[in-house]
Amino acid sequence: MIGEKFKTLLSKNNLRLTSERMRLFNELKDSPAPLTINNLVKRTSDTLDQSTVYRNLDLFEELGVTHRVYTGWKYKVELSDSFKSHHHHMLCSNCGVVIEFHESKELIKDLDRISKKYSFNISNHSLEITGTCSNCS
Amino acid sequence: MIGEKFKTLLSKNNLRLTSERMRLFNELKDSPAPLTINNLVKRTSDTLDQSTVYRNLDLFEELGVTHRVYTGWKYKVELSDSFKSHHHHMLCSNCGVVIEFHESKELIKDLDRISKKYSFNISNHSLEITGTCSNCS
DNA sequence: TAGCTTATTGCGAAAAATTTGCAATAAGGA
DNA sequence: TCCTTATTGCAAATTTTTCGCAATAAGCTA
Repeated sequence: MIGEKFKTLLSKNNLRLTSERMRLFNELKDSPAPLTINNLVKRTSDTLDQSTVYRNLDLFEELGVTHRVYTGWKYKVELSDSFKSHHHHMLCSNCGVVIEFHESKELIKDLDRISKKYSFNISNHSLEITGTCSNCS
Repeated sequence: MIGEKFKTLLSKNNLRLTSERMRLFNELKDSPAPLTINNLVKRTSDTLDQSTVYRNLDLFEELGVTHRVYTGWKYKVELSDSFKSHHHHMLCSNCGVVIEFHESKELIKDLDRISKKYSFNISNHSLEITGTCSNCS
């Protein structure tokens, strides 16, 4: 169960599992596409204060629960690889649809090559594509 | 000359070449790494008003003169491929250094494959890597 | 289960970032 | 050099994000 992992992570760090955190986590989990902070503030405004949203998003990021992706004009937040399988995005600049796709072995190899070439220890990477989807072009 | 291209682009769109725009463009051109909007506001505050910076960065983006890259916590602005050769970034999460690198043929092939698979017409892509640089690890 | 400790929340307000209206200025074509 | 109008600076409004603090509630302990 994905929620269990979240709960464990919190307690391991002496952090409390509050209904607010659960709400935010679920909001992210249930979203088919990354959300802006503003999206999250609005979606939860019935029960959560904006400061709670901000504080917890910072926390989530620190804990590695979420990461920010930059699709389009503003960055957005989504669950990170530990909670959702690693993937990348294609953003249609016409209709705004976001398509997720998984990376190829070739890309992984390529990253490995780059890592060696620059003696750079890669911990994370993001690949974001923009263009027009099949419907729009 | 790279500046010429910029000038031509402006006049083609019935936009005027002002000293403020030139200043902003040069600030971007001369920077070895992408800049945050705030960086630009501060760097030019001796002669440019913040609203001028914001308005022109929007314009630059629309014209395709710049694009936003997401390295680290906030997004940054840099000249786009037409004005600076296409490249990607590695950000050291320890010391903050940004290393540029050029993409491989393999990556291009891979993008092409993805494009076909999803019938997605790719106009742009970004690959951002984080980790630790050779000095820090 | 009740009590205790303290992490977390909501609230209100402050600070920072971004946008806007408008009069004054200056780019660039005639 | 003149004229038209895009662009700027200024000041103020909005929007976004942060912060201090008292009230609340999570979760450990007895």
